[in-house]
Amino acid sequence: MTAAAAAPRRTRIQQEKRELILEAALEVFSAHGFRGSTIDQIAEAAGMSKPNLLYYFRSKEDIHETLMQRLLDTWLAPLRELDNVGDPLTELRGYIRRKLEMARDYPRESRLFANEILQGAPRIKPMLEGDMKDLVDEKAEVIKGWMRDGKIVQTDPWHLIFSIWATTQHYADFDVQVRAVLGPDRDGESRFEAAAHFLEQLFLDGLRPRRKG
Amino acid sequence: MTAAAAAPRRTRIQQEKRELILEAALEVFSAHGFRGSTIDQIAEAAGMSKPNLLYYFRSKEDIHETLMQRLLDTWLAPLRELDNVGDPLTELRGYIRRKLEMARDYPRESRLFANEILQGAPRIKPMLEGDMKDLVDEKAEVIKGWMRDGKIVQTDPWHLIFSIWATTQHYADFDVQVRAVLGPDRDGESRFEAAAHFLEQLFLDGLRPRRKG
DNA sequence: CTAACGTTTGTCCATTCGGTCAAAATTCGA
DNA sequence: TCGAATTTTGACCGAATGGACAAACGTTAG
Repeated sequence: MTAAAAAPRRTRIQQEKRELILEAALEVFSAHGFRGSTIDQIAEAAGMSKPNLLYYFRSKEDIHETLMQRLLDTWLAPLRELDNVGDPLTELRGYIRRKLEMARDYPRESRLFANEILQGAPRIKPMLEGDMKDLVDEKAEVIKGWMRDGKIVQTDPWHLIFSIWATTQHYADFDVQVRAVLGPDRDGESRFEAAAHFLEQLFLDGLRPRRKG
Repeated sequence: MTAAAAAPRRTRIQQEKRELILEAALEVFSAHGFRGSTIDQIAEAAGMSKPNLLYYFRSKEDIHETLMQRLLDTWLAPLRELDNVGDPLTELRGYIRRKLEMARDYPRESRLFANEILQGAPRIKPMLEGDMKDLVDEKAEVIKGWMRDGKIVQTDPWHLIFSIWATTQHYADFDVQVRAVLGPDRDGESRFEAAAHFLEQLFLDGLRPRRKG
């Protein structure tokens, strides 16, 4: 934890209203990006007037920053759970499933994050180079251990993590495209089941047919 | 090809200036998104005044639309090349490599596209549900044929295509994050070589160690 | 040379947007 | 209950932005 300013005292109303605003802001920011969103939109989504909203947050930037700070912890949680107990392939499969569930259950968070990265991560680059890099490096070491033990194939653990991020978050970030291509038939819940099954197969065994036995 | 308005006659200068503007707009839009970009920025990047730019394009929307229309063709070109001649695994490996090369050589195009999709594809949804879906469905059939022949493993061809898109475009769209995590050491050209090698391995054989022989 | 056409620019306008402020309304502790 | 603190709002401001327009400038065919 980096040094944080002492948490200011807040009344009950302040806490509730701030939560309300952050929820509304997540909705709006994730749909239109930072520059594409207006304080008025957020205020309306939160059911209050613009000046009222600005009573709880100093600025639009302030809302976004608060949102991003909370998000990063949640976002990296599945990776934090990846550890050395249990069978490596099972661990990885579990990680993939958790990430895919996050894409399904928290698509707004995924898109908010994707938006920020796409714009060059102007507001969270330090966090990426700090906490995130440290965590990924740590987990890469765990994976390297599995490779040395012959539990999984020898390959690059960093790119492995990237590929898990990419394939799972794709279903949140590129949702419109996925829907457009799959069409209205194969929609709904089954999409994620099919994705989960496919990804498991891909990551475990790839595409080349195996010899029987 | 859907019905297009008859191409207006243009002078030599008009053609050149329009190209100049589109190049500048690609730079600006891909970095800041549509709403995040201003006509002034584009005009400056193109080395002309705002009213001058608006002499060549009716509006900001007009520039963006023109850009997107051109982009989609280029973007789907690698998939169009995927066909039934040659060994299936070689074909797929070639497709992955071509897509990765596009992410490396045309990151701005990738990000422009990602931006549009992230915002819900307000301007190109019809194209996604039309041309793009048709092409993907067609190629999915090709892949299904390979599966029937036992050339590749039985799985979902649509999700396979998604996973190729996701993993390759990730290196363009999430470039900042990739750099942040890999750090300044493993940067430069080698990053893409490592990615190519990793993806080839992943898609062909997955992570589970193979029995020898 | 000059008239017609194509190109460029300075100026201006309406709207949107982030943010301020003072006053009104409400809540809450003593 | 009453006064202080908190919350809410209407009105307003300055800057940014997309775009219009007419006048000026350049080019070229006859």
